[in-house]
Amino acid sequence: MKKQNVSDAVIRRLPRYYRYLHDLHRKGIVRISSSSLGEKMGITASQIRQDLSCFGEFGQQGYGYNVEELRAEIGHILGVDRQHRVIVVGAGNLGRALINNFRFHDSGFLLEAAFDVSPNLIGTEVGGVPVLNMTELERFIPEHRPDVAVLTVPQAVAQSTANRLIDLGVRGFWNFTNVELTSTVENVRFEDVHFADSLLTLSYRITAR
Amino acid sequence: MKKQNVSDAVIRRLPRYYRYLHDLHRKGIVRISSSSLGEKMGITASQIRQDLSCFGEFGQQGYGYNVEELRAEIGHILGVDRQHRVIVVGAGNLGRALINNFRFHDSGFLLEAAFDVSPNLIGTEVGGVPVLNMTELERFIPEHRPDVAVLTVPQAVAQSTANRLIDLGVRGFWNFTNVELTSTVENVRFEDVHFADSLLTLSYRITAR
DNA sequence: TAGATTGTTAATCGATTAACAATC
DNA sequence: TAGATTGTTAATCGATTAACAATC
Repeated sequence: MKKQNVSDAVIRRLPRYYRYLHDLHRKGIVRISSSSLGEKMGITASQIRQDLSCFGEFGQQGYGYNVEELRAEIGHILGVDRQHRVIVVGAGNLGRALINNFRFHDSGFLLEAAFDVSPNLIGTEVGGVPVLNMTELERFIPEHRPDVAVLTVPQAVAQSTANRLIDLGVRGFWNFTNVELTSTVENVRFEDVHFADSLLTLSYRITAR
Repeated sequence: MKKQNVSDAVIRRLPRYYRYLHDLHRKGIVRISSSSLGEKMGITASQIRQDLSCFGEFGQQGYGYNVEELRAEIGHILGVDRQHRVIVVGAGNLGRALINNFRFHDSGFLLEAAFDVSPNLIGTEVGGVPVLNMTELERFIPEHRPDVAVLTVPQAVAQSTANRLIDLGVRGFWNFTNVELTSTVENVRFEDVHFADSLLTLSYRITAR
């Protein structure tokens, strides 16, 4: 690790590098140069080398990069080898769809439990994950110390639920509520998935003018 | 409409402006200045004025902006008043979760039908939307001319399904497959929702180093 | 060794912020 | 009218691209 302040633009490109390197590795490709990777990804070789230089020196002059080695390095930078623990808070349609479909493990996350208020759901299992009563949060979190909460609760309780989780020690939020959350507590991180914003940018681009 | 080339950075901020103005309007606020809006949103007044100037002149010196008027203008720029038609292709967990939870109407979209290959799903309704056989696409699309397809099919058939829809005339794709789609056909637009990329950026930011 | 390709420094480009005349 | 705030031009900042010495 080299740089202190890596820009958000660089960070947001890392997962894409990780994905491409993963695919190349699966295809059995052993080495790649920044120029051929750039061609595949539709970006410049300069950008790739500049981005990587934020974190260290991973290549070799005259050779390029070892695909599996670079994939592992970027995975390490992203923290996929940390076995972060995650819980799903709100086991409605969206929460259950994520549990059933999203491969948390592939991103290095260990999904430990889901929480809901609905008596119909409490006590059941979704995709092998137990759904617990929301009232259990106060017991569960100090015991299991999850790193991230997937927030899939109704908008009306989004901020109050986040506050409750922050008080209990959760610092990472994967926020699907479409509410912009805030906190004054240090080191709390919100990653928002704003479906509506995403669809509206598509709407803009297909709108004839 | 003024500018030809509005940068992606500006376009991606528009939905957020739209959201904030919507909230202000709901709260009964009639006028707002760029500086007080900027303060609320955590951005500079300059940026707001610069962004808006890409599309026209919506304010008044000494007064600021009429909230409802500006909201409507940005809505128009984004195309929410176009009643774009949308179909969901792939009615698995994620497709059904979107149909049940996502307010397509609030973004100006009219959800017309869902499609799947599963006999268990074909013929049923999800959230008031009929689930049709994928084989019906060839009949349905020329007839209803949907503007956007929500792509929630398995990764293995993502590109081939996209190609099929493009051949039938679909030009907008809200892509949840985590596969990067391509097309040589003009005016085809892909808006990717990369869950894994999003979670990995969160992983990066909570990883102690 | 010769060719290829890195990591890094310098140049360019674009986006954000500041300043201010115009004017409601 | 005086104060406030716009739209726009200029200045600054940061990110991307180009160039190249170092070296495998």
